[in-house]
Amino acid sequence: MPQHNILFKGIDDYDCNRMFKCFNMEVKKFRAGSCISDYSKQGDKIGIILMGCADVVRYDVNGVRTIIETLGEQGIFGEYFTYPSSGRNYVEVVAGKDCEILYVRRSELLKRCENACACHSRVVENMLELMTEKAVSLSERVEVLSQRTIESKLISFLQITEDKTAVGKTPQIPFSTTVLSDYLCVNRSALQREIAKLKKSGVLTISKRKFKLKINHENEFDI
Amino acid sequence: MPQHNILFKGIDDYDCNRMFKCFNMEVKKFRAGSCISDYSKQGDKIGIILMGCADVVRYDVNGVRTIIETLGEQGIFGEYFTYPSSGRNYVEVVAGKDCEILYVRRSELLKRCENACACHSRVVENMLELMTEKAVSLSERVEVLSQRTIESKLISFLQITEDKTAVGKTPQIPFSTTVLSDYLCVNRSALQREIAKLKKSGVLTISKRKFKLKINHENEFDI
DNA sequence: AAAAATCTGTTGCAATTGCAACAAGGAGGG
DNA sequence: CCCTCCTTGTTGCAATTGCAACAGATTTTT
Repeated sequence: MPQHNILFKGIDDYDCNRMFKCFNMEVKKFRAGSCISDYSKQGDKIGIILMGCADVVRYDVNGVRTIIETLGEQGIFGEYFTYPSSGRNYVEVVAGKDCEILYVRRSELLKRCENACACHSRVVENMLELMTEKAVSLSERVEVLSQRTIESKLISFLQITEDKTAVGKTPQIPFSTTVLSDYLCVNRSALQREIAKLKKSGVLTISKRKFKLKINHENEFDI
Repeated sequence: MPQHNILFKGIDDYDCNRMFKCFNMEVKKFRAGSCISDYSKQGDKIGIILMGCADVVRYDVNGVRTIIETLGEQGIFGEYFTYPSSGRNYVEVVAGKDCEILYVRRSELLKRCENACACHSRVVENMLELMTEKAVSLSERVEVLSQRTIESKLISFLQITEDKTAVGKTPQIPFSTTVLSDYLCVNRSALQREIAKLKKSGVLTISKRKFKLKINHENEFDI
């Protein structure tokens, strides 16, 4: 039932089906690793991840890969957001696991429906929630990338990851080190070197992908 | 009339006044250079810039300044978005020009009004538009910061600036070089060096803050 | 179980970037 | 007009980061 999705939260079956058609939505399935969208002729189409996860990835002319964004369930993407892939680089969205994606045009969502049904405004509310989540996760991205050194990029990322971990659970890096370097936008072996340093100095403990941070609380602002 | 603002677009005066109270909104004015908000006890309060502009700025323990975000009219900010200033750094929003700010709590905007008035859903629509703009501008920010070298950060920033410039007008850097370095998250003199290189190689022409880019179109992907 | 592919971890060397210091060029105020 | 403050522009040197290459570990495929 693709109609039961995050965008239709709080709306009953009848209205869901009606709006699914009214908005010209479509749901598509993708295998892990396949390309959900290359940002060439998408226009104002917005993708919403109903199931699975995906990465927004950029390749530059030298083949350097950058993970611009990671999207989980309820993540949204589209050419409208991501800066258009210029001639100098190529952007695509790649499924991390098997995916189910809901596509809808931005213009459809915003059109003033002649019926002015209550459920339409509920859809807009839901969309606002998704968009807010996107803004928050992009802000986190900026927080990490705005750090000046590999060490602080890494620590910043690990702290955010820690904060998101449910209490009682051990925080876990969601990437391989190789992919992490593409996410932090730094060279892999330089990242490896920094990890080794932090381990040696006792700040960081890692086994597999599970980790623990011991932050030095000297030199802090008073809160 | 603080009631006539971007959040109330498409809503008549009577309803504006009603909702302004109903949502517990407030409008405050600030002088250029003053601090609009330090992210300490803001909770879920959202600020919307009605007039003026502002920067979201972070200072780390060493006093290094980073411009996390620049906000123009219709820009929104709040602790909810920006990653909380940890003990290791201090985040504040500083007015660039004299400002008029509308404050409203997120929880107020999302509450289901017993009156279920049509104008409420229009406010949500307007908020979605503002939030989408924020997501877009954060995406641009990620585009710039995800570049691996100072040169590509700079070029990426200049291209985006060019794209936003109205046809016929000469693109213009909205910062001093010093501030630009805080925005690109790089050392000032290193940035200066890169600018000099680009000038010398003929790629970049600058006089004052007006500039022109001549991009080398070899080695590009086919589009 | 063997082979292939991918990821981890290290290192020497090169390139880039940061830092500090200083000279020179405005902008604004008394 | 002179003084002060701030920004621009430059440079030598130090620190960080990127690159390439390789060995070993781990995972996936056949």
